[in-house]
Amino acid sequence: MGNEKGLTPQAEDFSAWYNEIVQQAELASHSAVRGCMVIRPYGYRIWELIQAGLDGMFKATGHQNAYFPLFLPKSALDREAEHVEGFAPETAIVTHAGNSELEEPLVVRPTSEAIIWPIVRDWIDSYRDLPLLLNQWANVVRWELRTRPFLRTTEFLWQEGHTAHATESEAEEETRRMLGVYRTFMEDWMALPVITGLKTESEKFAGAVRTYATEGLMRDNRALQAGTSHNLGQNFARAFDVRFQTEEGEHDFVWSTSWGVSTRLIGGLIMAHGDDTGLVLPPRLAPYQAVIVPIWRNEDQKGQVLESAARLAEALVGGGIRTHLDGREGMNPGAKYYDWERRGVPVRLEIGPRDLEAGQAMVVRRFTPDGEDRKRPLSLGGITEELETLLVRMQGELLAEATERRGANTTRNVESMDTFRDVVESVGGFVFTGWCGDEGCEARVKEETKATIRVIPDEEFRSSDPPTRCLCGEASVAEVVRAKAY
RNA sequence: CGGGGCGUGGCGCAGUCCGGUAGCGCACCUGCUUUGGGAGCAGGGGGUCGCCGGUUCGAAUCCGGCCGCCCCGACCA
Repeated sequence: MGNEKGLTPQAEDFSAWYNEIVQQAELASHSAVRGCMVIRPYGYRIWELIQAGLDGMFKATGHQNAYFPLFLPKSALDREAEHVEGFAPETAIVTHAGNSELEEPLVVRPTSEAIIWPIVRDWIDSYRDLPLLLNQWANVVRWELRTRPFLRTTEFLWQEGHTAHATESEAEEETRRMLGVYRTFMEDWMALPVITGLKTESEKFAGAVRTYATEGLMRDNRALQAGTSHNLGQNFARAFDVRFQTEEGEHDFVWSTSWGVSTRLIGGLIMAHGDDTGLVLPPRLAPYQAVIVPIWRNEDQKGQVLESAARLAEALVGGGIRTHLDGREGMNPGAKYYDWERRGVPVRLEIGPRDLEAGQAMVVRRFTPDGEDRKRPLSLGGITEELETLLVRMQGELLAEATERRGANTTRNVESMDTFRDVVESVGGFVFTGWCGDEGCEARVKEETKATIRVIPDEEFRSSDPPTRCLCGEASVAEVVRAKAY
């Protein structure tokens, strides 16, 4: 703890800052079981808003929600060789029901490919049944050795899309489409700019042909893989015998994809925007977009102020602004200011006797672009519209700020190992380098610097004049983004 | 899973070395006075000291085992 009332500054100890903010903003707490966390109401509300935003986008792209079971027979997981190998070390296995041993152990899903495909194969007969576009909101369990709230927990909540297509190109198109959906969500809702691109073989999903990811930059200049989208080719279709009859009457295995984002996004939100005062939430994902703090000096004023504040709250809620009236007694306004700032509420409305007389409320923003006033009065007439505009603007400003920070912490055209090491150890951030394409080289650089290849970036992120050499001195076959990551 | 640190009211900690009725700050409850950037005074409530076992007349304190958390490494969304 930095001091009695504040947080440990980020610059002093980012991990400590993160843990304190999770606790003090009442996002989550630990449970009795190692690596598991309780998502508290304020944190869960953020997840609900994330869900609502993404779910709308999934539906708009033709996907339907379903729910598949938590357990799968161990034999099912074992059917796709790479998949088993990837997940075996981190699966939780149920062997008993009460006192009797089960005939076949059950695996608690670490992901649902091996549950879904044996079932869905019966839903698919012909090309007319394709594409099959499914999504499920679920919990999964991965027995991680090292856990952190939201970023990596033993059990976590996520969304997993699973689709089947008639052709390879359709599957690839779907994989890319959903990567784009994630990117849009991250930028427009989370105000988190991300680099999209392809994972290297060693970093891809176990069982995938290709894995794409979105990578965001946190305020400690480490990267966070925020979402992944996999082109599974026909790997799972072969493993689970999912065939369909083509237009020409032939039989073929379906081409499938899967894609997911998890409660890790909340960790990303915290680390992308939070400051030494506390959480900073983008308006679109803030449980409360505006909090009203009433101020009074005597009983008479208290009645009037509270009444006006309640009317104001009602008007704002009616206008679609998530609003909370903080009527707690025995707490000074100042204490409330700190409280809501720590929780990242975008806008605070102060309303007191002086404001009532002037027919206004003081509007105080959680963050502003440099040099702009945080605080100004707004007339109560038309305040809903003003706030709507303000929240939209703040959403944009937060993204702009994060994008600028990413730019300032991105280094391009690094060609030598010495320079690379220097950059990683001093600035950190995203480092664009060449890559020879060799996995051994990738592993050695990781070993030496702890920085990994995050993605082979999509075209729009590539340098206009990319490096011609890998860090090892060999000719580069692809420009890559490297960073220390969570 | 290896190395290090730590578990004492909701949170942060002292007490543990040297065994003897469990304490402090914040938070909480009641009352009064306050309230435009973390209020004051008075009174009050709450902890089988992570868990299990052992030693002892007596254990937060000593011994053994286990569990959890944090940091650093090997694996991962």
